[in-house]
Amino acid sequence: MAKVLTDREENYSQWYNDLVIKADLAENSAVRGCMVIKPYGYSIWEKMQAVLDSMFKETGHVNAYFPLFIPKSFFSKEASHVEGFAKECAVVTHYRLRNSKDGGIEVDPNAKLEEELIVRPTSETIIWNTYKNWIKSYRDLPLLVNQWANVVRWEMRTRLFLRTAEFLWQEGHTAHASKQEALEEAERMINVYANFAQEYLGVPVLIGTKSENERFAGAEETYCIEALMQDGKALQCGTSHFLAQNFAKAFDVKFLNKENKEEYVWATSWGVSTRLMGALIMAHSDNNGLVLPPKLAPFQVVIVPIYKNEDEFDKISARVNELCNKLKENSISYKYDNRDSQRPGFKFAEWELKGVPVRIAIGPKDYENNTWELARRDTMEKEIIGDVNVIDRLKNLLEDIQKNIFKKATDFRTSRTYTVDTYDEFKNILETKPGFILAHWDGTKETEEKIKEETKATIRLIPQNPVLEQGKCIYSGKPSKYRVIFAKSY
RNA sequence: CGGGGUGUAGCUCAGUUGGUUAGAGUACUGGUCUGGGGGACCAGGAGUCGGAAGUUCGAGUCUUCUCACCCCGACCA
Repeated sequence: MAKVLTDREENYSQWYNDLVIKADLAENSAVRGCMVIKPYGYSIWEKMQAVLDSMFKETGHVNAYFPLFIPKSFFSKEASHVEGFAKECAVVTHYRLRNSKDGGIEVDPNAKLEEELIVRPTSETIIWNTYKNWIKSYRDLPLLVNQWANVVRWEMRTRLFLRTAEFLWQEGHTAHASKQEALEEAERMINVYANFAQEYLGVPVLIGTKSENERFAGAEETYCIEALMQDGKALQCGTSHFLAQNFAKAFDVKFLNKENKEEYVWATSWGVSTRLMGALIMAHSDNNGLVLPPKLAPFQVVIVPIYKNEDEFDKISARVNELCNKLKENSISYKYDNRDSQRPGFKFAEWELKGVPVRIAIGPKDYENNTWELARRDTMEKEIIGDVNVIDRLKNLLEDIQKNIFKKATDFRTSRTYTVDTYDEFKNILETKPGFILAHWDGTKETEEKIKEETKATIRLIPQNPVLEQGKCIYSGKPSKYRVIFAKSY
């Protein structure tokens, strides 16, 4: 079989790049750092969106849309927020072009904007500026709004889906009357993300909070979910921030409480992005290509006919059409690959590359015996099944694949989660078989930075309900009450 | 922004000390045979050799400048 992918073991990041391109998910565009998401990749994103959107609505949120551009002055209102994003902002300075002397076009210097516009890297500022007008009374709260949008962060180095200059995401921005309520909201949403990751992506995640270093610019607490990729590096899959009253103060958003007293509003924001595509790809795929969870696959089943002549093709197609009707009735999504331009072997390889969970093949033999050949993508196992049982078998096969890939990823994570007590052990693991490392930390920024400098590992999260125990920081030897999770990360 | 590298057909690349009309594989188009794991053969289309300037009788090849992209760092969802 001709190899189109670099082996995972040989060069993990090359394997990832090859996979994204060859599975037809996305490609680099003519614009630096910006990708084109191709139809096959986009349809996976659409599935993610649909599920997440309904989860947001079930938890009481509504969708809205805010501007792409943010006046520069808005940005400076929350000090730490500016600091966090200033270095990666795209700025609009002019609003017109004109013909230049050399026959091309140039920016018209007379069309300079009085105030520059920032292309949003995130929307807290424009949204809180708007909320000021929306919130007057405790009766206006809570305000539970989400938007689906694109944002721009001018990253130095980009990688398809994992880090692009422009990416798609959703950002929830909520306003509350009390600290308690805002904290509950932030936690609720990180749990929504965790459920989504595990039940749909089939990716096990750890839930926790960020250390001060890694916290969102402007947040008082950042909750996150972290997943472990097959190369032992962590990928942050979603964040939910408790913003306290920082943005309310910056944008002067106050409400009158029941006692007729003015108070600042409490806030949260939370988001997941097209980076989830990267998690999905890296968590399950193998040297034959993508492995998609049935719940998010653009189609769950692909049907490949095998035939020698038009007669056979017609007979087989008739039977396939009957099957397709049954699939439709049972809400199993499918594609009948009846292209005559490619031979069966080519199609097998192609659909494996694209990660379709189940392949059904039917040739003259199956036609005679009234059977189907089923092949599952996750284990590559094949079986022959009689026509009467095919729908039931497919249903439990799809369920089984969804469960199996989650289990496989969980087992992998378990095998790559370590508890260490010395810095030597810590470094040794990072060099040999990296993963999540549970270790004691003295809680200081300085120690975290030193460890990052020396090993490139950072604190991915502080577990939500850590096991309390007396320990010593692996770096400084100072006392510590619980372990935190370290890893190298994307 | 620092270090390293690469630009030749859609893609992957070859192209000798400068020397005719710039090649291959693959993909693409047409055809014939094929068809249970990435088919074979025949024919065909496809290029401003990244761009600009220079040296030369002559530049894909040499010189200078420039642009773009890739890899490794610093920055990050």
